[in-house]
Amino acid sequence: MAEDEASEGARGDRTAKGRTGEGRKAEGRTTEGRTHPAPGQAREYRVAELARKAGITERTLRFYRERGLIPPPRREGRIAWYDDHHLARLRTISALLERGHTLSGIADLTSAFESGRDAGEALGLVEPTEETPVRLTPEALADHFAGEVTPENLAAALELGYVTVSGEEIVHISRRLLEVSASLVREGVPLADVLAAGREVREHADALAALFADVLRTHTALKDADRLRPLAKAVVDAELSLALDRRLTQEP
DNA sequence: ATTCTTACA
DNA sequence: TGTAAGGA
Repeated sequence: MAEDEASEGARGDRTAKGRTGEGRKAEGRTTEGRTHPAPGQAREYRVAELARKAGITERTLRFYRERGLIPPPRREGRIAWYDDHHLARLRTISALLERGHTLSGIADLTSAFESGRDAGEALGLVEPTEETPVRLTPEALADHFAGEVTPENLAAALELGYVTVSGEEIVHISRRLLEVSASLVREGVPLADVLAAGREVREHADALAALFADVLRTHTALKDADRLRPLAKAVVDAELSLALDRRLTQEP
């Protein structure tokens, strides 16, 4: 929130040279030839500037870097250059700290982010499905689950493939699953239990899918698979309803 | 002289 | 996590 972008060039800084001929990305140029500082401009910051923008001290920034909580900066001789990616990461860290997370926990989360990103890209999570992915910021995800987005839970969600990391945003693989999970948490179910249940459901669903695929493969043409797909979902939906009736009415 | 690292408190 | 000291 409280960002002081304007104060950057306003004050007479102690470094008279400023940027030492750094080949920066192209500025937002209008047709009139004027350049204006676009918000969220992709530029680089030295340590002191990044720390100011992130609202932390230089020492803390260095500390985070030693713990591997932020990626190493671009080194130009002795000077460390950070970019907006680092800034976004620092803001996420601050937000998580305010939510009571520990530094080591955030370090786990960070490594989970990176491993999850690699795993997601390696596995090529492109599946033909009706489920629509939803993009959201880490903060938005935390809001969905009432502060239950612990590093452990996030790692589990990454493991399950529920969420992947895309740049600085998180992608949940299914809007329906996201909303249902959030609802369960709001109803008082711990997110860890939701994820554990999700893992079991995943296994049973895989078994059901294998069963239907087998039946369809042996008795119908392969080109009919897509057309018959809703039948399989209807069967499971109906059977689950009946099973829930039995469970929730017979047992007190 | 400035920026960053190391080490100590 | 602050700070003093030293290397580049």
